[in-house]
Amino acid sequence: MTAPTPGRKRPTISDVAQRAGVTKGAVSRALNSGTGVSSGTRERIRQAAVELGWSPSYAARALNGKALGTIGLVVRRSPEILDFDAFFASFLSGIESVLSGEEHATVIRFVPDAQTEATTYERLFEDRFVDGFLVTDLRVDDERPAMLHRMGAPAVVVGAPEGSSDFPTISNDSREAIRSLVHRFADTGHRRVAHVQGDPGMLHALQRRRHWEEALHDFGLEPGPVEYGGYTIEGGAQATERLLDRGERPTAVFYGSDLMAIGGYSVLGEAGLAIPGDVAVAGFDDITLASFASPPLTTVRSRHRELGSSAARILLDMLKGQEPPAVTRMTGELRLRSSAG
Amino acid sequence: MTAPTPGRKRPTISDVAQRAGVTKGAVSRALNSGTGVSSGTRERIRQAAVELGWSPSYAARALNGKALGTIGLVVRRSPEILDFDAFFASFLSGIESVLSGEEHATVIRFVPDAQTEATTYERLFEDRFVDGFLVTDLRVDDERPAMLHRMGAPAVVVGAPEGSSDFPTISNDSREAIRSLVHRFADTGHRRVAHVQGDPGMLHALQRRRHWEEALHDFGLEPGPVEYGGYTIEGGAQATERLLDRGERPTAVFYGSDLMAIGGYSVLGEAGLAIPGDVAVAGFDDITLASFASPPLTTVRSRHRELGSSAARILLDMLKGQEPPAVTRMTGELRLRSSAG
DNA sequence: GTGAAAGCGCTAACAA
DNA sequence: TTGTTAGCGCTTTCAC
Repeated sequence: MTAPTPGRKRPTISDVAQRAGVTKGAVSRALNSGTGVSSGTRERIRQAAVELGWSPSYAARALNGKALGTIGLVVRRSPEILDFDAFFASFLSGIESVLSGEEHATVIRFVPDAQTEATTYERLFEDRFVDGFLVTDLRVDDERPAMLHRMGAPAVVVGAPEGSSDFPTISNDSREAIRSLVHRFADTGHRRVAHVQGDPGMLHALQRRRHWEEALHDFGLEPGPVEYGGYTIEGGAQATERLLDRGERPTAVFYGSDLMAIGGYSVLGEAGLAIPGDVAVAGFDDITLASFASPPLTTVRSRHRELGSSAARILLDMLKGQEPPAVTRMTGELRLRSSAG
Repeated sequence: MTAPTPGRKRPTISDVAQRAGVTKGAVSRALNSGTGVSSGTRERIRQAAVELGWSPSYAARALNGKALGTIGLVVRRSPEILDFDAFFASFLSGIESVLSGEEHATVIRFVPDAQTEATTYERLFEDRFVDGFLVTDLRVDDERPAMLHRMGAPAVVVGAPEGSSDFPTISNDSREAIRSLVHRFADTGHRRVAHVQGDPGMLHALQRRRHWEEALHDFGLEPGPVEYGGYTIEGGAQATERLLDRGERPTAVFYGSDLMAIGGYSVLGEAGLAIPGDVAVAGFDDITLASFASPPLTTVRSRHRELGSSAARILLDMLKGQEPPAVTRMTGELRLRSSAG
């Protein structure tokens, strides 16, 4: 490694001021509010800034309590989910698609526990390292909305029940789609419909389960057995094994994610059970794999990317001072494929 | 929305100093280098800092040219790839798995063009918004390594040819795996092996093609036709159509990514061609879908997550002042499945 | 409309 | 070992 060149220092506001023949204060005013300077000097200052290739210092701005153009995403989960789970990569993709056009950056931090999570939000915001947050992956009794509200941090909450916090919410509502699915099950003679839930502490997992229960109830059916599958392929496989070990075998299973359903496929196959002949199967997410699986997997399509882009869009608007919509509703959609005729 | 509480201001170094009965300077020394203060006062200062719940201001630190504990990832691609491409989400997952244990955050920025890319790297670093970069997705004649070196920015380059820059490099070497694949093709009687390349401007795409060419040469075969598929399912499908429209049909196709191979599957199927009977197919990446496709897809497994974690690990070590290994070699691995007997 | 000056929270050189 | 001081680059109040 050869030694790097030290690099000429980049121009500061003082350089611009000097070149334009004014003081720092004038430059700051001209380039920010635009008021308090005559249009002539303002133009001269702008010109000087361009010639010098000046751009403001994030750090100095932050020290004065200004926004930096960054939004924070704090995730209390294993970083592996970026790789395995359908949600995060797509969600992030949606966020970035909005930010990339806006000169904004995303600050991402994966944290191991609730304590670190709380202090991370605090430091990130109180120091103006980020201007606001996108809050997702809500847990039961999640304290983040209240905490962020206390801090005065702008935020958009994704996937929370409507009206549950003081922040704008993007709701990911799959009630109808799940109802259609269960309707289908009921119509085709299923009486024992099981559910594999993702994670007992996660709100989205709970919501899917609730919708499944409600729909069964509406069609006069008892809820079948429930197992937890942790949203992974292996978890889905194990949950399916437990399901088969129980007394009466279910004739249909609604998995809380496609990945878990795929895990279920292999266990059902090994047990010599045909899909959908012996057991009908449905998933949630509609990942690419779903339509390629054999048999193609019936699932509830959820618009992860749109969730991300809407959330980002709304947060950005809030930061610009616009009044955000209290609720933005996103609805899931049933994709009937041969795994659940 | 009720008005948020303004929130008590958080403690500064002066508060700590006052409480410990010393000056700001002493606090700074005690909490950073640890030298220049007696162990007694140091302890008293630490104590005061804890009691006050003090934590340093990122902004003030950055203004003094200190490291913040952030690493930058600037990506000149459509944010959609996070959703569709196999690489990025996994790579990011690897990075986060290292950073989450180290109190570091990732700053991500997707940029549309080379110009924005360059200024983004500059501003991010010169303002000490990030301490260093992970450089990936190298293009032919990529100027980023030289530029970052000029700026004096610490960086780790992923997927560049060894010795091509002054930075530590993680090489993702699939030469042997691709050679084994071509060997297999040659052994099973294939004489006309086509290639669907991802993107002509990307170094990794070029490398895969080179390895394919070299291997064919070594086994006494001429390189078959090459089409570009842009690393997407649709692109792979279209490239396959063009391949079939040409004169002599290839008996085997090596796709530069699994996604493109899956796109090829559908076109071959529609053309009434059996896999591998009429056309043998192989991909690259080993995404989850590969083993679930029908027939299961032969592919070259590439360790995306490990690429990310190694790169992050090395960059963090550099930031701590350790001398990094010049090259870390990661090798691909052939996964033979029935699409290419 | 413009300049001067104070200060954001911190680091580091210099004195004492 | 400690305190004092001068900035880092910018915003913002206050005179003029």
